[in-house]
Amino acid sequence: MQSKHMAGRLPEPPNPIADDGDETRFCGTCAFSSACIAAGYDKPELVELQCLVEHVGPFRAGEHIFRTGDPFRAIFAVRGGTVKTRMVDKEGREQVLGFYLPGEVIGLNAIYPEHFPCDAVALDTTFFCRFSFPAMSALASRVPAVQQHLFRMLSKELGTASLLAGDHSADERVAAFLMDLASRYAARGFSATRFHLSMSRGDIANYLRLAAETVSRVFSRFRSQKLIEIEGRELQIVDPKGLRVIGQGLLPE
Amino acid sequence: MQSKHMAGRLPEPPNPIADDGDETRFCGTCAFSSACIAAGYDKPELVELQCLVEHVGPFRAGEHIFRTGDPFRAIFAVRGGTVKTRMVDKEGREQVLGFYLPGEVIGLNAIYPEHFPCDAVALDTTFFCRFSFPAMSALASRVPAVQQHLFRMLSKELGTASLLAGDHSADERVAAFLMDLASRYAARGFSATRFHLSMSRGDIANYLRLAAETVSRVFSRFRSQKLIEIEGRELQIVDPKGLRVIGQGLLPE
DNA sequence: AGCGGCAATTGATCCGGATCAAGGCGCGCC
DNA sequence: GGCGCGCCTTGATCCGGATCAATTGCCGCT
Repeated sequence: MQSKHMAGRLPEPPNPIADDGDETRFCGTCAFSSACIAAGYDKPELVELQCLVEHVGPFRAGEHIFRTGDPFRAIFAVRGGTVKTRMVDKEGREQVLGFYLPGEVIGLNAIYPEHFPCDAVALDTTFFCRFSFPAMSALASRVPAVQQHLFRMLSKELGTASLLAGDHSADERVAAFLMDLASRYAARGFSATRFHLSMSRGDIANYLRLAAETVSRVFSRFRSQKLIEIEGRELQIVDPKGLRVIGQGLLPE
Repeated sequence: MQSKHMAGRLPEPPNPIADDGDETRFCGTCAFSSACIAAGYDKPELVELQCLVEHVGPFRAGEHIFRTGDPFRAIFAVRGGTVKTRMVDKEGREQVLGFYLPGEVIGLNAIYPEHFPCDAVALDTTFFCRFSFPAMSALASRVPAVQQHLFRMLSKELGTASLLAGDHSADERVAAFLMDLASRYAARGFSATRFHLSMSRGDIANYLRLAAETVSRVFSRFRSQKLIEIEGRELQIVDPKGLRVIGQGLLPE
């Protein structure tokens, strides 16, 4: 049945990868933007921020940015592409901790243990800004804006961590997941109603603590209810209000 | 059957409330100890840390330390007693986010939103050290040890947040919960094998995303398997190895 | 084109834990 | 003391989602 849709597939969704060639445009979407830019390039202290940033990548889908146990030396801001973080227990079972979009930061949970407590795996072609953490925290001592930024990012991640904790139905989880992705894309200037799911159904299911089959079924049901349009990994949110109602209780307010 | 045990109830477990009258003993167990003490009282910068600390309490069981929406002005280190943090959604359903023992810190997740995103409720009689956050972060700019402490506490909490996320059986959750409590008591110098559960079965169940009946059943099963001894809220861990095996996959390593 | 592997979908069955229900126990209060 | 009210425990039933299983489509490979 789906083969008939080939010609009529959803017309090119915007590519959610920040333009690597346009420095300021990316930086406007980055978690560090207010430290890097808004605070002003002219302030002499911030020259150091430029110095301690290192552009790394590309990583191809499946490649590791860091691995569990690697010594912690830096945090990474996603410049382009999508990353998942995961833990693998000794029985080999994977546990997806989160997905990170352009402008978001990975590695903050390694500060305390001083080693990365999880893997970071590229889901597609990814690029990063690498911030040496010793240099960053030294800078934070001299520039309150940088320190405040770090505190806020850490605290923000504390809030999102408890989002998927509740005991909620599969429908609630999936709806909240989609609306969360939408708002994060919107926050970075991408479309909130049409985007590409870089992660597999299995990854989504694992992240939401569901079976892959359940995620598939919920997607099918949401489609038949005209809440979404989905084909493969191309998603369009048809009824954001409806999804928000379903996902409320998991979503902020 | 239990009434017969009244005379033979577990002999007085140590009271897990830091001695409020013994300043240095408590501080040795506190999350800020290395900033407050180890770094040395003699350093002039640290005099400020003494100044910005304010002792508050007591709060009685059921009283709020802060409420959702309160403006964020300070973080609190538990000096004595136990606290739960929780969110209440608009349908009135409670969601327990965590329990905090003497020496642990609450309020870190309010830095980013600048308002407390949850309630903090005393489970028994509690006392706190209140740290004004503006003063604290100003101090952090000048004293690297304080800054590092804040980073580490935030990062540490990020790690524990993902602990209860996995899809694990009721047995695994309960075993991991007990062993986590045990190690946290041990880290503060209390007995790791015998302590009082300040929270109700309902709170434990809510925190672990189980029904209260399930928690009760698991406790009963663990007792019949000689893993624990429990009577009301007095707990003794009889077979830590066994519990650890059950809870592994949720516990660090 | 033909093959093989992986992701996704869909159907059928099963099970762990939620829910409903019924006491027991402890404690504060009149 | 006697009563009422939470908290806890234990039993019976039910249901959402996991698991098992089969099919299809896509894509890379030769």
